[in-house]
Amino acid sequence: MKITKLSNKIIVDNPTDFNVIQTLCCGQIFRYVIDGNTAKVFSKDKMATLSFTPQHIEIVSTDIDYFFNFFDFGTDYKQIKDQLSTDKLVAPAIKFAPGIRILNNDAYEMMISFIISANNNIGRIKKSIEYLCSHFGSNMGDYYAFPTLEQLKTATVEDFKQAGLGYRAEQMFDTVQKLTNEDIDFLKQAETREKQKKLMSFKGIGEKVANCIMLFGLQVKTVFPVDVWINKVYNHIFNKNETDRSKITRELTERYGNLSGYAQQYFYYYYRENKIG
DNA sequence: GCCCAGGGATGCG
DNA sequence: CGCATCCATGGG
Repeated sequence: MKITKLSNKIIVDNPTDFNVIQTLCCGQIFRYVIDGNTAKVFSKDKMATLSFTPQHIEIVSTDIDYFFNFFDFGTDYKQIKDQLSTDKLVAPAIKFAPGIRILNNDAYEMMISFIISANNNIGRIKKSIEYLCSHFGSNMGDYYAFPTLEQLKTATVEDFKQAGLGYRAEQMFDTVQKLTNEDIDFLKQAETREKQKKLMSFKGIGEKVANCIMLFGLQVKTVFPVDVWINKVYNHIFNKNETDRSKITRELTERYGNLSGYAQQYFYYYYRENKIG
């Protein structure tokens, strides 16, 4: 794989460690549109347009530096995959989707997005986020930006219900009203344990959602989010009937250590795409 | 009509 | 602490 960063685009040749579909469809991002061999990806108020074939990928944006980091091009995934492939359980998942990368998305956007994700499905999560963007975010011409914290603070509980948040509307309102930019700055520099503690002090954020926010928005790879699907797969693999997700989280985090986040994504996509569990 | 979705809050012992 | 119950909503 060869990555070339130009002033107005990024070119990836022989993309052995990057597949657009796999990276966008593994549940880590909700704002994207795939249309044939092109895709649009949104983060904060920014957009990138990707065109891809099996041999060649081009990423065009007005903020190349942002998306170079966003797609995690500073990380060597070959080394991560080699190391993880020694594990019997993850090896087939890596073979199935060797082009997954973990995005470096915006912390605040991940907080709002994953509060919505709780006990919800991806289709509805996307719709709710789109609603918030189009009703509270800035008009960027051909798309809407994710609403800033200041913009989202103008939303009422009724607005969040209109967005389809259901019973999460009150939680979201409470969290948005209490959240400050200082909180987000704190999250970015705090120790992992302090990040989790701080995140879970907000309504609508429990262990799993906090782990997702850390993994996708705060560059913490030592966490292993356990959702209903991972729970099913765990029971399937180990022939158990475990319902305590904290216990599963502890077990899998211990097993995969500082590569937990990567392992979880390969795991999640593979078993979900193949409907195992 | 039931079951499920990238779970969390609350109350109870 | 562990555990049970409830929580809106749309799609299968």
